[in-house]
Amino acid sequence: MPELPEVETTRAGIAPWCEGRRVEQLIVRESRLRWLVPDDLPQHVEGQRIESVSRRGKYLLFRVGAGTILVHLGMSGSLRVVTPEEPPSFHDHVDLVCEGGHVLRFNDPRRFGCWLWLEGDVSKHKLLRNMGPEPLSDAFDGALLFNKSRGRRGPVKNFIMDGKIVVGAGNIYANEALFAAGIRPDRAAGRISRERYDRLAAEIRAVLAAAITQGGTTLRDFVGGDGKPGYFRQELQVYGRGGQPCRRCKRPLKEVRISQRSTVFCVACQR
DNA sequence: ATAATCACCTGCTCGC
DNA sequence: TGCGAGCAGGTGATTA
Repeated sequence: MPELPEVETTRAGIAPWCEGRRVEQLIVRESRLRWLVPDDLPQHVEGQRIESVSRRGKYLLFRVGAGTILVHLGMSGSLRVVTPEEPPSFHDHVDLVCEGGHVLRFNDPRRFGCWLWLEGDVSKHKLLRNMGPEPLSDAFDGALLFNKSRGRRGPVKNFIMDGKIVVGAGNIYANEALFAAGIRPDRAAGRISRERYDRLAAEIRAVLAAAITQGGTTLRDFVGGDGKPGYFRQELQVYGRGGQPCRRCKRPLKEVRISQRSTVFCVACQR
């Protein structure tokens, strides 16, 4: 479900309710997520203060006690703030009960998300150490995309969705950024010019930033930390619009499948 | 090293 | 109305 803008929306929505507070209790109702929630997670965090809530790519990091809780929302996860009186419902797998009367509640029907306990240098952890730069940081630009793409023959869409190259662009925003940059998603990554990569990097940055401003994209069930949906859906130019007229040239958008992922583009506007 | 596919899981929509 | 097929916002592991 969530790409970078949805995770960032979640982070911003929950941080004011838990940063600086103590963890009263960690309740795990279903530990069978993508990886088993470690049995000792509650004992590591209960009674400890949440120092910060940050994000790396699509991972959320809760600095607490002697380590870090690493949370991923997977495809269908959401994390929101509820009151302790609100009874848990179906697929509410984890509660992080904070002092002060608020609960972070993790819901994830498909259970592709995770809750892991990390100690030591988080950036050296297996899941984080090979990640590319944050798309909204100075480390990300057209030069990086150009340099890393030389010799690559796979589609540029896969290339920009590869977290080792740059984090945060999932299927929705990869489609959108390629449309904005006027680049066909099936073009070989290694055969795109430096100038076009400058444009693409700028468009990836712009579409993610705009989506964050709108609170993310809600397709069916995404809600931010405040339980509200995102409003970027109405801004989508191509994703989910196969067969419908291109908003720029009015020709019908083409929908194809690249590496099993739905891919929508305009054959006239994207080359 | 790169590229494609598989796997994990539930829920929803579609066509018959 | 029921049922199987296919698809969904991610990504690590496996296979060529």
